[in-house]
Amino acid sequence: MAELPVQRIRVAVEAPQHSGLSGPLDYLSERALAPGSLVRVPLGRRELMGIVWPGEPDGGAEAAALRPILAELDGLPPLSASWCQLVEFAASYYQRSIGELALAVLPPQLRELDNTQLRARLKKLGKFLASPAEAQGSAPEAEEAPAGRPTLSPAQQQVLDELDALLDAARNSAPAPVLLYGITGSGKTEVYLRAAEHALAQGRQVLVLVPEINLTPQLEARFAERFGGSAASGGAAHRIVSLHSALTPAQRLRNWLAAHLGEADLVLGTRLAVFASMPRLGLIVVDEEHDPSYKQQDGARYSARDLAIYRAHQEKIPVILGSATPSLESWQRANEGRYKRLLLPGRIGGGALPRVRLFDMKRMPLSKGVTTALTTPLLDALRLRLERGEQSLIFLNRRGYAPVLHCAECNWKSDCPHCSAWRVFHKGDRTLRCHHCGFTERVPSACPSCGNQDIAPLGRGTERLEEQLQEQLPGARVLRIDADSTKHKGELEAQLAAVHSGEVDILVGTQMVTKGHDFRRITLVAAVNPDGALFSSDFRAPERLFALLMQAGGRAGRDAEAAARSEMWVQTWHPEHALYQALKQHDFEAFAKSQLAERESAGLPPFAHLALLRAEGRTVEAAQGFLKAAAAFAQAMPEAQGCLVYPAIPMSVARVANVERMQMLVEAGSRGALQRLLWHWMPELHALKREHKGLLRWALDVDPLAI
DNA sequence: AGCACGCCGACT
DNA sequence: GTCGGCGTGCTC
Repeated sequence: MAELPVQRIRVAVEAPQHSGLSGPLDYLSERALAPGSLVRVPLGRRELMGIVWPGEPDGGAEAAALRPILAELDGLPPLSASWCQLVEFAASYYQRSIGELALAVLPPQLRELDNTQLRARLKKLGKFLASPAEAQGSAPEAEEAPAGRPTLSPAQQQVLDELDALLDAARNSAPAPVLLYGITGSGKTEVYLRAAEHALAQGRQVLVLVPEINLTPQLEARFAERFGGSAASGGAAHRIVSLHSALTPAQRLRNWLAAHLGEADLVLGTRLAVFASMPRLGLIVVDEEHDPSYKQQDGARYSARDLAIYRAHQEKIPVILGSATPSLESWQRANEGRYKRLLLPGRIGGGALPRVRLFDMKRMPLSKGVTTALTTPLLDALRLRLERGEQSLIFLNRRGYAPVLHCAECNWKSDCPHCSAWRVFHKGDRTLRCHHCGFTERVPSACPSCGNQDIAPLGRGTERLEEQLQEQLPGARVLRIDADSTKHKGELEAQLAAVHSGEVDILVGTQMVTKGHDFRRITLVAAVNPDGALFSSDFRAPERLFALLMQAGGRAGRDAEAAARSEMWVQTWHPEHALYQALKQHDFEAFAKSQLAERESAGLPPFAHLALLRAEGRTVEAAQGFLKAAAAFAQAMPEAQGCLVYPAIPMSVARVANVERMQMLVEAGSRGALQRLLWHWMPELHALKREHKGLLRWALDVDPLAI
């Protein structure tokens, strides 16, 4: 037998960008290995999982220095070339190493397996797949009996026809991304379902992305009901799996394997699912595409929505972005004709949107002893709902009892010793809690500074609002839902069930309650203090506020019969503000137009492209010194032509857990210009870190959401 | 990132 | 005497 030459194999291993091992590494193997295969390789004294990466070995290292591949995980089909391409694109776009990103988006448990363990998992998966779909718990049971396929509204039919036409026209090229624009209750989900049916009927897999899985149980239930194998689905049962971080490691691996092996037809998941390996992928749906949680906020800061668009383009498959309040990025691309905008006007069943009423706080009589949040007209409106047996939702985006405790005598305030932020007063457990670093103390009975007994809460959070409602409306059943009331497993579900079953008259909550849930009996939604976002230094704050208020308003009047008398109240000191005026008319388009005009004249996204360099140091000087050196270097780079580096500024909460945080914005006219700058800048940033001793860490955020 | 090596301060 | 602090350097 002829001796086979030992060959170089390119392997992506989990080594971060700044380790000097930026690209895939070369190893030796006696046999050829298919790109996308999982292998175990030595790295230093460690032994890691790696992925045989497509492309030529770079030959950078001396052949004599190469080490052999230890083992191949041979029970799995290799990851596809297009999966590798997606990862490679994401790594380069968000400035991370290929291996770091590739391994980070695989199920954590897969990294630990050897061939024996893998075979055991696959065997278990086989059993799981053989069991009836209903018993798998991969999706919640539908609440109502399966209703089969509802008749499409003319608008839905038209949207689907246009979708068909789009796919026909695309043929061998990538169809344009579809922006499905329709208000809450307009029937977007049914469009997703029909599009999914279409793809499944052609033997393809479907990927559905949702912002947060526990906030969208209804969407999950709709898919499970339609495709989960019940008689009503009318055809072959399809396998649905979910992928999100709340799964146990074993479930996550199992579901990932089911997708990778092509056994799962539908994958429903959060942003991490955009990297699911799906060999037969035929459709991607991104629900609530504007939602900020599609942007990963640490590690590789990728946007799952943007990557979904890339992936669909690369695989030449349709992608549907759905929203009642699209991101201005997507809206602008639709304006430019790069996305196909499809509209679902009105609500299914002709239900009206709640009437929006703006209450000018400047004209409100201030009644003694009652804080201004619960105005007399609002209390009257709540009483009216109580009499009618209807529910109300009060939205206040601030948890806790009061954002700060204050001593009238010496002006002491409940600041956090470790952060530049106030500690929030939580009355329920009598604590002062820092929402940034978690530092918690029992609330003092007297002022810690001067001993004065008379320390008072300033401002209000959901806890206080709940208490005041109970005082003002004795007998009303008030329930608060926020991160504090739902921190234990199952509490959110239990509280939502209480609302659905009518055990609650008034629901108080943070933005948590504005997402996803259909509350059939709510006829009044009130935002008591939303003005903060109007004057935020973050240019995206108005966009988020508008989406939040539209979404909150959408909670009311889902029941057509109640819709006519449903109202959304906004208590504001600025009723004349364009945002509220647009909200009053339910006019997203007018809002988007005015915002886009502002963005264009200010040179902000989507008309410019941003990256944010953040630095954390023991001292302000350390963080600032690093950013200043980085800026000086960038300004001298020829590749920075046409890019603007802004001065470093402290982050809005400048100090967290005794770490000083600064940030610096980089603006470019095009993606290409920004990428060029970043590619030449990054190596220097790694080098600079060594020179700035007090610098703890730095991070680059490409296309940052919040600035 | 891990994980070594390496060179200085307070403990059984 | 050594245990351990984290600075510096390396990994195909």
